[in-house]
Amino acid sequence: MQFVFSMRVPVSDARAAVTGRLVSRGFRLTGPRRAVLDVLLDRSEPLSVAQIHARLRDGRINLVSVYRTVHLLSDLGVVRVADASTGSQRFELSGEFTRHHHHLICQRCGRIEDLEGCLLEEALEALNRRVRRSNGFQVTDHDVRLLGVCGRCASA
Amino acid sequence: MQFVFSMRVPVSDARAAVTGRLVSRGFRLTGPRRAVLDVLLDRSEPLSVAQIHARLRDGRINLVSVYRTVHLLSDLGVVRVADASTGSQRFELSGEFTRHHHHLICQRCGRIEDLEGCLLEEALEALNRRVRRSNGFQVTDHDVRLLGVCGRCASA
DNA sequence: GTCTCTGCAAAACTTTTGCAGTGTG
DNA sequence: CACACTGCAAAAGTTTTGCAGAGAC
Repeated sequence: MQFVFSMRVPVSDARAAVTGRLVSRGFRLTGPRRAVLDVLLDRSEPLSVAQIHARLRDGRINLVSVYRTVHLLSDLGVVRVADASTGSQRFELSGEFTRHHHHLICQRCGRIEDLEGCLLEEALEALNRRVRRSNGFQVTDHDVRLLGVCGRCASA
Repeated sequence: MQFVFSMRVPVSDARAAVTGRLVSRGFRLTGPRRAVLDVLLDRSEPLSVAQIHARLRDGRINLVSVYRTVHLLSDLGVVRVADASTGSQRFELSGEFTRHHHHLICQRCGRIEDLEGCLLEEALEALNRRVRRSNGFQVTDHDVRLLGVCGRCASA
């Protein structure tokens, strides 16, 4: 495999793909895991564990279970750590399971916007080939962060 | 200003540029600040506060002072939060003060390699223009993270 | 000499671990 | 009904805050 673009899962099937991967590796599909996954599938913007927990409908789910679930999903390649400008780690679906997007991070207010679409495909593929040859590093996903000042802060 | 490439400070002058910015804004150039800056200038790879602290020659400098210094440098735009896959925030010089590079992050062992040079300049500049028009977001820096498996882990 | 900055101590917050009971497959 | 998984409690790790004394300008 050269790069993930070609094998990205259609977003509508992401839920089935994730649960399939979970089950096929011998893990169980439980209530807490389903709930955390629903939150991650709903909003693609990076969320901290506390934010995920706050969005769970079922208030009986423990924060620790959210930690355990995101780590499991991370091991399975479903989730990646996106950004931690604010002191806590933030998680989001990996490139394989979400629409392609990048992040706009405002250095003043800390807000993260998703930027849909990508003008970097060809350039990134060339870069991946180079990295593989010269560093022996096999790229499976990427994350582009554009840092700056958002419109709201610029006009304030 | 369209993008930072044109106004990047030559790496050899980075130290003078940073101290100049500090002083011109009324902050003092103290021993701990100088020491933290030296560590950040020496290695461009992202470092946690604990890692920076461990590399300080002067053992009398308190961990808290390192926290305060990286936050000050962050407010001044000298330093940015790079990655936090490992639970603690990691800091590095912002694009303005370092040689251009991206990050290779191994998802298995967590190691971060710097990748010098860039094949993405033109594509990124086009992207910045688009973001400014459509999102009102003014890009001042960027960070490209390539996630995958490093050579060492692949052969293990 | 003034006022910023530092170290120390402690609080607040985030993440990990242990264990007994619950619930999925 | 076995075994993976969860909740609760507590420990470990990271970041922030308060205050009195040290040091830059």
